[in-house]
Amino acid sequence: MVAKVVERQMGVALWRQIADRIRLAISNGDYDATGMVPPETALAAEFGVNRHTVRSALAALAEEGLVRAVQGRGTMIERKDRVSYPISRRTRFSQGLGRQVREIGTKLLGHAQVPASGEIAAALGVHPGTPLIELSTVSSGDGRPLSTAVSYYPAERFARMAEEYARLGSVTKAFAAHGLDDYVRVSTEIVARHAEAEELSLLKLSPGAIVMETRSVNADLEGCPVEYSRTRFAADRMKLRIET
Amino acid sequence: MVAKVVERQMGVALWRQIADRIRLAISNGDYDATGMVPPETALAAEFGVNRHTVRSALAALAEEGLVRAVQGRGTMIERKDRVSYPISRRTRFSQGLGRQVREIGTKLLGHAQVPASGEIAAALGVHPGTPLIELSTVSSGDGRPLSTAVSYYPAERFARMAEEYARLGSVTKAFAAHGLDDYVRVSTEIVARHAEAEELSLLKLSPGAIVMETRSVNADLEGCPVEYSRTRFAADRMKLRIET
DNA sequence: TCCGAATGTCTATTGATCTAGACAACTATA
DNA sequence: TATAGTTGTCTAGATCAATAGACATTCGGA
Repeated sequence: MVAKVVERQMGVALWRQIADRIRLAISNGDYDATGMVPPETALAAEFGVNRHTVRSALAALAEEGLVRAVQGRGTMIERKDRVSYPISRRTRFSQGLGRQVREIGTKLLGHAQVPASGEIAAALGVHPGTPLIELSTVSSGDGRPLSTAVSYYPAERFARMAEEYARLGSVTKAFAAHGLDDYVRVSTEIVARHAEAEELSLLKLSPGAIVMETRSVNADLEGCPVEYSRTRFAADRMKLRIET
Repeated sequence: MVAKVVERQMGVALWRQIADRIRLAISNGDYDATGMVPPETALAAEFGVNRHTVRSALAALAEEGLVRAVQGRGTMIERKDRVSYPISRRTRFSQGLGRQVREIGTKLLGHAQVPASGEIAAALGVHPGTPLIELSTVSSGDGRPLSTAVSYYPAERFARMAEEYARLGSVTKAFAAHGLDDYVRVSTEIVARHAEAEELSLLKLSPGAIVMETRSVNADLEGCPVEYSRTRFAADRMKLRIET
């Protein structure tokens, strides 16, 4: 491999430059295959510096809590920088994550037909008791769980929602399969709290972890609500960006 | 003055941090009153470092060509970083410069009523010979000339253009005074060349300096052209940013 | 012409950064 | 249990960064 460029005598210490580069590589998911940073000797060769210089960089990252070195095994990635999730009028899960993750995984945990409860009925503009399709999903980026959601769709209009979502792996595509080509985000509310037991399990979090919960309504272009979602994001892996 | 914060032992040399701070201060126009950087001893006290450390920072800035030190006199500012001028469908001179300069100055050099020449007539969609108001202006940021323009407006529709511009100091406001509340940029062409004698004088440039010349057409919301402008920007003080 | 103010240059010292090498300690695997 | 691979620790030296002080040089104005 060609040695990567690091500036010398420019007033920025080599270990600082290398730490920044490794942090970026972790954030990019370059090391996701193993979940570990390459060995110190490999990094030293890659950057064209002494192994001790790489060790200074890794020590800085360990201080940040980003990696943890284990003697004899290697240096493991403890956490990646938060993935930014944009929320705008045209919020789309897959598109929003874009280049931040290489691979987006969606998993349908289960589905059911339920009558609309008061809160959900009001949000969707239907009478309480109206039949809704309920989907439970987990989404992950590069194999790491990012969010879990429970979503509701009017059963009459979107009868095959569960099957289409399971087949296509995307709400946008499942909507399209029902003849709905476009939709917009109408409202989003955000709260943050400690994760419950179910969320700890689904998102593979440690006890005491934080989730951000959004309750959102999407509507078709005529303004008719088509989806009510309660999404919980792993707060240590995601940040929400509101775009106005 | 309270000593400004510089980080120690964070992998970034003090002289580099101080050079960046001084560059920013120059760009902000903090030293425009004198056109000079404060004395080395003053800067050393301000940042709480040794004079030699400040000298390293100033040497880096001199290497960039941003400042020039003269023994016995002080360190003079050679140039400021370029002001970014955004060009989009809603290009507005004052708004575009925004926070980059503290004070925007506009000066009406002269005005006349002239018949439309071939090129300008075509751009404005009028017959050659149609009477136009011609305005010659110079705009400056924080007292430094940034651009000079010659603009043409249909005389029939914008009869009081010269007076309103002189009074209001803004094309947008002068349009509003004629009942035109909104307009959009239709086309922009950009060339770069050496400054002519007149431009050297107006923009206070040194012989051999470069100007960027834009020829632009603005139109009202019905698409009817309302302005043709030939603007020349001092290339060492401005950069154009095209926003699509 | 003299003097204050500013930059230019030099020496010396201290601490941070980087390199180099050697070896210990630990892990996983054959 | 070996062995390869990896991180941890130590010593030593070279270079860069920062401080400290002294003095020279140049400019502009009183």
